[in-house]
Amino acid sequence: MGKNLVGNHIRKLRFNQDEMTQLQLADKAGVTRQTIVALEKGNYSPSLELAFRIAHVFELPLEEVFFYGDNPKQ
Amino acid sequence: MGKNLVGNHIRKLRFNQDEMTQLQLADKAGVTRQTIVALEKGNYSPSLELAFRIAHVFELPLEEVFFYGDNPKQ
DNA sequence: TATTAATGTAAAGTATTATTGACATTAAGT
DNA sequence: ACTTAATGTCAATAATACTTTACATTAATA
Repeated sequence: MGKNLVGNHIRKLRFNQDEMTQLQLADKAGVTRQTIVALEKGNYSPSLELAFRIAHVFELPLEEVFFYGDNPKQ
Repeated sequence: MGKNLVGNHIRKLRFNQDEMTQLQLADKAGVTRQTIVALEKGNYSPSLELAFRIAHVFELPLEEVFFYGDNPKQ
């Protein structure tokens, strides 16, 4: 569906929260490290299901991890 | 990624809010009617991007339209 | 009863997301 | 210098989301 309009704070959260590595996050979210890399780079937006799982790893509401457009919640 | 673990309140919201038809919602969200049908039926979960767009049509936070697992927010 | 709008269903094709495997780079520690 | 952990990247494939087209059913209304 065209270019990616969804942004995220994954990288920031990995460091802020727990010093979690890409691999640790990938494991907890049930995906491969490559998927985390691609998401951090903004290559594409995840499925809704994966977005929920990642938000759950960070124990945050989905919309504090992912945002639509170029207006992160803050 | 296996079976669909994401649920939604799309059908309910279409009626509660505006008596919006599947086609109207589809147009506003920028997808085809078949996509709305499939989502209402729970055939699959949308991309995160589409989830944001649908939530935006209803003027609701994403997590009031979509939920993970079988625990809708209420 | 003919028409129209809304909905359901199905199959084939395209686009996007995610995996797998492999190799390169950087920084830290021994 | 060597090793190891973390990250970046690339290409091929698999899996899933979405489109397109087409036809069926139901309910409302002229």
